[in-house]
Amino acid sequence: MEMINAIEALGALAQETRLETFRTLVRAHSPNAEEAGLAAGGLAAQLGVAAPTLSFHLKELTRAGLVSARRDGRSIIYTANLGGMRALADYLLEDCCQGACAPSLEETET
Amino acid sequence: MEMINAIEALGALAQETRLETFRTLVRAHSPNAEEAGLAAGGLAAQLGVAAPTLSFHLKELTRAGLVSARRDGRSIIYTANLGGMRALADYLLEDCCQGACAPSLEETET
DNA sequence: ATAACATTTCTATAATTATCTAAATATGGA
DNA sequence: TCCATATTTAGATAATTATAGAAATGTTAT
Repeated sequence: MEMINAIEALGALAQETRLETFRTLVRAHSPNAEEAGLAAGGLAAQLGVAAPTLSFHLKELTRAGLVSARRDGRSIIYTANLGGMRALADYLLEDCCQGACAPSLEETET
Repeated sequence: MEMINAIEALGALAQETRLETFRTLVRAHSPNAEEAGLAAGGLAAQLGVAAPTLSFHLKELTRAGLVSARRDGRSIIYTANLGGMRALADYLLEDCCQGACAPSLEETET
């Protein structure tokens, strides 16, 4: 991952509505792609934001590679892109921190 | 880590000058605290930004818990707070992704 | 005490972002 | 075809952020 992509992903997540959106989509995640994700309208209702506002944020998350969209009838279903999040975490730990970040407690307790 | 802290850290890193600042400080990191870090002036010169601009960004990074400062004579030495970065990465992987992110290739290659 | 240095705070400004209402686009069904 | 539904795009506005020059603060040496 390049720095410019990392900045886009970081910026996408650095906003309450968008971070909540991503977390909500993670909860709605499923290994089989068919049933994973949530429709834009359902998301907006669940998060309590106006449809155009959520649309703006979803575009931001999409641009950053953190969510994907597919059409299903009249709805557009958004899904969390877990690989994008993993790539960001890897960038922070490996490239940015150069592997020098001490591992978290959970990982050393075995 | 709480969501609000994660948002601050994400926002702090989602800006080119600040991300470069953090990366530069990681390179200047040392296990013994005495010799770790860089002075604000040296950083500003290295990054090619005006002193007040860097000061603004350093405050932002400090507020987010990603850098620490100590005075040494007339200089103020900034150091990367690797624990803060680790806490952010953990938040993204554990809390936000709920551990569902596939591990990166490097980690599965053993 | 004064001067030189290092950094921050103040002030102003330009640029970006988040939000809403209204209008446009796309889909599915009667 | 016409209508209702789902979502996005356009346009306007308020709020936030990044930046730099000028002034203020704190430190060291003479």
